[in-house]
Amino acid sequence: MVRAPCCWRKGLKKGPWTAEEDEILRSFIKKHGHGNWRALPKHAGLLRCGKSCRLRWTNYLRPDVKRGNFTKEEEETIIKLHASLGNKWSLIASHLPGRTDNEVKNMWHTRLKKRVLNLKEHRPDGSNISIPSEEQSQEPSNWGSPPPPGFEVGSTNTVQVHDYPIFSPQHALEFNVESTSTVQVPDYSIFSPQHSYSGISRVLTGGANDYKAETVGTKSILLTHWDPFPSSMEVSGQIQFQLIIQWCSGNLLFMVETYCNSQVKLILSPKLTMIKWEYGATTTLIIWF
DNA sequence: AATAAGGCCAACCGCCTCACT
DNA sequence: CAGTGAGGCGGTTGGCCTTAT
Repeated sequence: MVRAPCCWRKGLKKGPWTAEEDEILRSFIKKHGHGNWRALPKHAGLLRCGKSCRLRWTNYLRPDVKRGNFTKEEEETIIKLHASLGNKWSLIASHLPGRTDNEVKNMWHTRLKKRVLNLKEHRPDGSNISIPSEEQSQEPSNWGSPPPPGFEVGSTNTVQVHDYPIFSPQHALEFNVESTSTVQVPDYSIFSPQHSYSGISRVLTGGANDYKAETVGTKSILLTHWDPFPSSMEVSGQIQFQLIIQWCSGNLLFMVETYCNSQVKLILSPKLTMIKWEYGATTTLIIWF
């Protein structure tokens, strides 16, 4: 049986809200809160369904809703999170204070999706990244060169590399690191450096709830800790890492999702020809780009 | 100046999840 | 355990606005 729409009652209004309705809803919630959305319009004297009231409140009237244009940082956050999470708009919005899932969704569909697709068109095979001229002069000449068929692997490990179709331009690799040791994995995290790479090698160190960025050069890099996942799991024999490197607006962004303990390191070489993973004292992977 | 096309965004719709009975 | 309802989520729509022709 199909459930009747929430606005089935005759006489309920639909469509754009008037300033008067906004004021009624705002003042009612300010006074009484919104315990029961379905009952709210009746008590507030609004000819709307509860769902419409809730939407209007959460997307527009809530005092903490941020209006106005998205900042570049917000846009890049959406792109990064969408690459990682997909269409989880409410989850993405939860990383952007004051932004609603509806806003984020609209932003993606009207602007960001096109931007990402344009980037993808400029580099369909992963071999021709378009770099703004300002950055081009700073960066090494081998930016974006495709990964060669082979790569070096630590002596006791095997690695699988394959495409990860989130969006291009990017290199995305998945590592399956076979290890004979048992590893405690107290945390699941996403690391996201917020600054563009500028040709200086950096060492990023991540650990459970304790992340820091180290600099091997002259510029610092900000490392943020997003989604702590406070579960504990034990992995024996196989550890899976996922590394996503992508271009966005001329900046190199990268996102590392990893089941890790405090010994994971990601090292970018000065020329970005090498990415070296170290896991504990035993595992070393070297990937050439 | 008129019209068409496209962009943008608020709002709606239908489905899903979860709490409650 | 099944049924029900409320809230939440993601997809879609419709109308206004801007830009192009």
